[in-house]
This record gives sequence, structure tokens and C-alpha cells, in this order.
Amino acid sequence: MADWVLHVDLDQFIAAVEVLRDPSLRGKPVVVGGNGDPTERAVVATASYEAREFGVRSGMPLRTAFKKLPDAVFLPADHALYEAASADVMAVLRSFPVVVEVMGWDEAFVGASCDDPFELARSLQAAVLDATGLHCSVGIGDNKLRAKIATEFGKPAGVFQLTRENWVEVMGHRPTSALWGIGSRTERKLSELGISTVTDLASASVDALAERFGPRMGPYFRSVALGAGDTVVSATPWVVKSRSHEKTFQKDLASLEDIRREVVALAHQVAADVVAEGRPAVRVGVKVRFVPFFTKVRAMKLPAPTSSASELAAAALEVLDRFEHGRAVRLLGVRAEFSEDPVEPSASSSTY
DNA sequence: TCTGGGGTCCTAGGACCC
DNA sequence: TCTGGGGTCCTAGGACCC
Repeated sequence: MADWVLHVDLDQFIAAVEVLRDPSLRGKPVVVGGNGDPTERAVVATASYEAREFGVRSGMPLRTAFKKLPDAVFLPADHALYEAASADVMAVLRSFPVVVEVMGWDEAFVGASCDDPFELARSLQAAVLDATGLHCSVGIGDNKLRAKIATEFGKPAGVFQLTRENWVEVMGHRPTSALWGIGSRTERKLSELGISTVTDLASASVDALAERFGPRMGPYFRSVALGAGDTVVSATPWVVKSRSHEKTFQKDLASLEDIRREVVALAHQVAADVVAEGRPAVRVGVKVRFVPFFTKVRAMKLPAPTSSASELAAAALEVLDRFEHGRAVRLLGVRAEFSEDPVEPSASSSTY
């Protein structure tokens, strides 16, 4: 028996759930996002594989997707439906003798001791498909990082194993952005240091990386290139650290009166979440995206923790006053942060 | 037909205190 | 009059992920 980390990732989750609800959508290009109106200011949450063939990608403005694919089916995002489907999938995973760590609507780490992780992966896929009608891909790794990256090579509906044995062979020649935690910004900064591939990064000087990226991130990037990662899968529910709401306006807000009114409305939404959470907020932040498209964030520690909607709204308005106003506003956001819970030291380990 | 929404973590600098 | 460091709190900004 050996310990394995599996990463289970539902294939085109949101689009697949929409097809389950309306089987007539099967085989059609489906684009989910915003209110389902492709003329609105919103972006694609998920595109079905059929839509992706036409270049539609998540994060793309709906208007752009519509331009590429006017015949696609455009649907509004239905969070409650996706949450219910997600809960069904997680329940199936938990029915196995494994530890399940939920990472989002459509993915989870599974910790297991077994002789044949492929057999387990196939069993998980079959059980999820049987119970929910949803396909998933599974990555098998000797830690979370490798399992997570492996999943991408298993898509769609497949299984791929990535361990220290094949890490260099599979990953060494790839760009640094193929790594989990390294995005396009960091990839560009690394390339300025002459670091292009995973192998380049794995053999880079820790001191040079620390100087460029800071004492934690620099060494962290190098460890990721070596394939190092957490091996502990934990079923402990995540304790949320903040709650926020933001809204992009279909028409820019020009008057401070309108802006203040919307901030109060958002603060009330956030307050409802804070009350539901059962812990008071200790800090309030406001986000403003001005025209044409630049974003500023301001925040302040509250004089005392509170869950009161009127106090949170008053604080949000106070923070709002600290911005330089004058430009029209296309987005507003309000965030409440909870106090740091005392965290008990947890055993964790790392495998290269 | 430009560019969502909800999160987390890290970094750096200034204020403040001893 | 001029000279310290270290530690913590707070805030703004950047980056990443789903």
C-alpha cells in the first residue's frame, strides 16, 4: 500500500450541468456567463468543447464570444444549480474510503492509500458518471502539485500519473507557466532573468529568485519547478477569510450620489453574508474601477468588529471618500474581512 | 459591441513603539 | 545634537486561481 494524491476535475463542468438539465443542448456550442445576454458587459464563465472549437474561452467578453459564434446558445449562470451538482459529486467521492478536500465547484483532491491508484481513479470516474451523469478527469500524483498538473494531461475523461519518476520527462521542457501558481506575469519576469522552462527554473539560483520575487515567493517558485508540493489532503472545512460583492454597471456611474447609493447597496449584501457567517467583520474594503479600466482598492480596519449592516455601510462610505473622484465608474465592490482565527499548527510535509 | 465575480496569499513601505 | 535597530500593525498593490 502506498499513499497517493488524486486530483479529480469535472470536464467543462458548468456546460455539462446545463446539458444535463436540457439534453437538447448536447453537441451544441454552449456559452454560460452573465445574465445570458451576449450584448451585456460580462464574460464567459464556461464554454462547451463545441464552442471552444470556435475560439471561445472562459474570461472572454460575452460580446466577443457572440461575435465569434452568434449561433451559440448563451445561458445565464445558475449558481444554485452548479452548487447542487457539485455537492452530488463530492458526496460520491466521499463514499469511497478516501479523504476528500474540496477545491471548488468542480475539483477536489482525494487522499488514498492503495496499491493501484489507476484502478481507484477509474472507479471514481465510473461512480461519478453513474450517479451524476458527469465526466471527470483524474490526475494521480505523489503530492498535490503533481496530481493537479497531471489532470490537465488526462482531459477529457482520462487519467494521468505524474510523480518524481516522470516529472522531468513530462514537465522539464515546458514553459514555467505550465506550473500551478505561475501565471503569465511571473512567466514574463522569469524570462527576463533568462528562465524559460521548468528545467531552467529548477536549476536557477535561489538567491537570485529571492532577490527578484521576495523571500518566500522566490524559493517557492523554484520548489514548484522541482515538483515539490504538499502531500497532506485534509477534509477539514475551509474557514472563509472574507466576503465580498462587486458589480459592473451596464452604464457607467457618473454622479457621486449614484456611486454612494450603489456602495451602500453592496455593503448591505455583504452584511447579509457576514451575518450568515456568524463572525463579525474587522475590516472593510472598497474597490472602484474607473473608466476606462483602472482599478483602485482602499480598505480600513474597523474601530470595533461588527456585523451591523448600517455600520458596514457607513464604513464603506468612509473608505469611498478616500478615493480621488472625478472619473466615471464602471465597477464597485465592497469586501468584509473576518479576524484571523487562531490556527492550530498543522502537520504538513513535502515530497520532491 | 473590450476587458466578471469571488476568493487567497505575498510584498513593501510607513507609522509607531520600545 | 545626533544616532541605532527590531518588531508589529496597517495599508496599497500585485499576482494567481476557479
